[in-house]
Amino acid sequence: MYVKKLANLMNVTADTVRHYTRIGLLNPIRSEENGYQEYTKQDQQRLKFIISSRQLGFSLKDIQQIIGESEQGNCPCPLTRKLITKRLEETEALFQETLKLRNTMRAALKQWDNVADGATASEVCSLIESFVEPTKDFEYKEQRNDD
Amino acid sequence: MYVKKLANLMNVTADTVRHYTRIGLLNPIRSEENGYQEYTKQDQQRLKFIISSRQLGFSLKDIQQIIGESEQGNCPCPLTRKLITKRLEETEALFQETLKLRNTMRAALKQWDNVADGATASEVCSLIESFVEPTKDFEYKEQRNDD
DNA sequence: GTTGACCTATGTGTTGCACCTAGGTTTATT
DNA sequence: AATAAACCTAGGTGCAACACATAGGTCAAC
Repeated sequence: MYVKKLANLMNVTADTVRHYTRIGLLNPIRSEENGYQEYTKQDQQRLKFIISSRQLGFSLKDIQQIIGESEQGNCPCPLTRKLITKRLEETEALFQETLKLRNTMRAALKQWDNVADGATASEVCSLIESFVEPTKDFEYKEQRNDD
Repeated sequence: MYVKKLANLMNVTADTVRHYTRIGLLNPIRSEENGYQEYTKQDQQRLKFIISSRQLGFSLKDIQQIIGESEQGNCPCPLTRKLITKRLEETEALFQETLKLRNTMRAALKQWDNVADGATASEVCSLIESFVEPTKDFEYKEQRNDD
């Protein structure tokens, strides 16, 4: 099957399939007739694997490595465990950052509700320049749903 | 003062200052003697504004727009309010996404604790291929600390 | 005079695609 | 048969906010 068909089948764009093909994650056969890329069921399974991996937070490079291990005849699972641990740490950090940013933004909007435009002398924008972060830090408390 | 000095003063890298200069957010004077960029206290205040804005979640383009409004003699505050509203929505979305990803990753790690490497027939990696997302969605409950 | 710390402009790399260009192919319709 | 519509190709650019590298010029101290 051609690129669009595979893409539709797996619910991604043709560009995504082409991208994966370009970086070697997919290896279609080139039709000798018209030069089109022919994707097999193998490719479809591979794409499914990629999509699953992406959903688990792996980068395309991670996926390349994992596939590489597998293709060298090694069990990729230890690598998979190692990589996801690293990615989880990053995600955790991003989560905390994003949470903090969200709270800062909310605090700003709230503070600005009571402030008129251009209220104070400022260089550029009084709202931004006069914003002071609330001292009381919002603390994120871990939710438990695992017991 | 020169780039490094300003950077140190404001706790950013010289590259960051150069970057802002390149895209026109800072407008140092070029020394006629040696061709170096001379940053004034105006530039320092401007940089402070940029840093504050970044902390509030504005993009560099947002900041350019805000400064642009201000330089055209208009009050930039309405624009600022509009932009932060948009950015907050995005941040909210990112937050939810990141939360979901984090939980998915945690669930995977947990599930894999009880699974041996290469336990099932697989194309590439049995861990990834056999992972099934827990049906019970983790729900994020809003924390209240504003009353 | 040479070392080291600074400065310059410009270009590249990062991530995962989306989008565009300029063209060739295939299929359906007129 | 001509043509339009829908598909395909390779390759390049754009995004965000820098970090880093290159190749070179400047300046103060020893």
